[in-house]
Amino acid sequence: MLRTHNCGELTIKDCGKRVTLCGWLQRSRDLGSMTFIDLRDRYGITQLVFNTDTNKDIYNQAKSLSREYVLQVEGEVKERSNKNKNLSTGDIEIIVDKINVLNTAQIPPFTIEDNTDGGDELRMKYRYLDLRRACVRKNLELRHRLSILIRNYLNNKDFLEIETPFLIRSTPEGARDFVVPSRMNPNEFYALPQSPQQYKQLLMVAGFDRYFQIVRCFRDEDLRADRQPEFTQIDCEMSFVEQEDVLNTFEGLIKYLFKEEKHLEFPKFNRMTWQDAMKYYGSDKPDLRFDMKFVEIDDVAKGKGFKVFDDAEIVVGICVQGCASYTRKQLDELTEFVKKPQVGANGLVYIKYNEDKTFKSSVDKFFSQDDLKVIAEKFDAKPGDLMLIMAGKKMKTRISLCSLRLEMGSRLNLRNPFNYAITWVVDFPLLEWNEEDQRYYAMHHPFTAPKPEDYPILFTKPGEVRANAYDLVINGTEVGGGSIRIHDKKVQADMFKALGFTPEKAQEQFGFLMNAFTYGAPPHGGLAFGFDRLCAIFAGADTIRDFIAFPKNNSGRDLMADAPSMISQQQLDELCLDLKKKD
RNA sequence: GGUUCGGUAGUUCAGUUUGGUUAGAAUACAUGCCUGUCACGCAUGGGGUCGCGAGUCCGAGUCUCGUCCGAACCGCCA
Repeated sequence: MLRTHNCGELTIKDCGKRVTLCGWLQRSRDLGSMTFIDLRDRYGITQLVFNTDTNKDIYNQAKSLSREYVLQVEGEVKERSNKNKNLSTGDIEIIVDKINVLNTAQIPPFTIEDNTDGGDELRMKYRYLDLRRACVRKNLELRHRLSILIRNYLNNKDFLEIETPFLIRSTPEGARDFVVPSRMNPNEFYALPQSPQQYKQLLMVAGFDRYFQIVRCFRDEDLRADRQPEFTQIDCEMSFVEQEDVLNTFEGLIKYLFKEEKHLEFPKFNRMTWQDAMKYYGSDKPDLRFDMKFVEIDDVAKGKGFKVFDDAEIVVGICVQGCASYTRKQLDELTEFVKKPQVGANGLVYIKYNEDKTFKSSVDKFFSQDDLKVIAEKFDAKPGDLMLIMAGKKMKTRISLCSLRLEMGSRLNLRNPFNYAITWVVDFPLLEWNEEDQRYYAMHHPFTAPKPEDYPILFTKPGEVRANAYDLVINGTEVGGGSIRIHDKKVQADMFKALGFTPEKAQEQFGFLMNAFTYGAPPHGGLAFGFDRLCAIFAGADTIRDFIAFPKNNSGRDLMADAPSMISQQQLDELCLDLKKKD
């Protein structure tokens, strides 16, 4: 070992010891006849001191060192005369008598500090330097701790961690696959798994009963702050269970993580049907940190001669407490906000319930004070509140109002990332109509079981069939989701039929799974959590990038390695590939 | 595919609205001074293809068009 101790462990108790430390030069402070150097490693920072009075040679040597040099130093631990309460090692310092420069370093392009002066792009390009910063390192340490806790919890519940292949068969449905050409099988391709879905179901057929895996998944879709092309799932599956068993098992896991990591305890998680989530929050992942539930006011808003309301499929709004004092300018801002193409509303109607109990609205021409009072009662509004109302097509209006609700939540600081509001969303629809392709798609995936009571209407009212599918939502983020699976070959065949597959096509694409179901598949179900998102939520962060050691940027590029890249003609030839010019 | 914002010193930004002298600040860096700092302090100094390319103009960091790059979002993500 090149060191006797690390840079975070020495305390007052170690005074007088002779120690050897290794680390990076964080910063030096030269006071003329003495110099202080902060030596940094993963564990902390220890102050080194060099004094002309005691050792002029070593002082001169210390002066020649610069930031991020890798040093090995020997010296004696001594109590400081001026202590630093902000540092775990702040009571001591090392009187150094020997410096060994293990490596020199260029001046890094940004400062290696929590409040770095580096922007995102630069940090990604020099990610290995970014990772030296304590705040980024702490994120990865959190991720590590959570992964250990997860394995611990699931192991104690008899789950087995079993690896599944990364080179698999491409299947239609779902996200776009990343594909890998096969050299030994010219003109054929593997796909990287979007999730180990079919393999975990096959493990249930194989009798493994309880499976989990903390596993990388790949989806070739456009990215966001919380979406990477490769991301990590906590993938789980159980046999001989019903939905209730799955929910309880994994509610337990999440509670365990919050308790162990953050010392937070939660009562039984809230449950909400998908129908209610859409009706009251306009989203299948409602942010329940604040209220502002949707109120539908068709019955009192229509028939007053206001065409926008009269012609609308739905008139719905939210009541924002204490905002009746909003100025014209603020209301115009909100109108601008909802008219942005991302939100897509045509406009916004407001009703102020003034403190003097009068009303002021943008539709005073059509609504009397009494009319407005009736509406206000519907909202359960109090003097001082502001009602914001939208109208139009049902789903579109709800989704736009959801954006506005979240915006108001943010403006009023109601979205504290460390205030955790957790809910299950259950009873998702089984199928979703796609206008573009004029067919139904599985909302979750094609192996999701319909609710038995809805199975009879699979072909008559496919859009109304509910699934035994569920999502876990924390603070408006979908953290995980799953379902009870189909284990019956006939139900699975019907499902493919409902999705518009011919029996031949279904056999070709999913034959191995359907065949497996003929050999005694147990009833089973499971779910998967987005591990990166879970880590971000525990740290109160919006982006998952800082919880991944080497993430990709917005366009799926690794700015450090500059991937993806061209490959050689020789590689292309081996793979039987010709490149086509992009239009 | 679309919307929005951004690209100026090693870095983070101001300057662009209203085109006009030598493009500034902070920080980083270098040098000097300083014996208790810990965001040390003080002084001095070097550091610029204003992303790139066209155009308008007597004159463009500033206006126009195109293009590249980054970020957030919509579509997309079973």
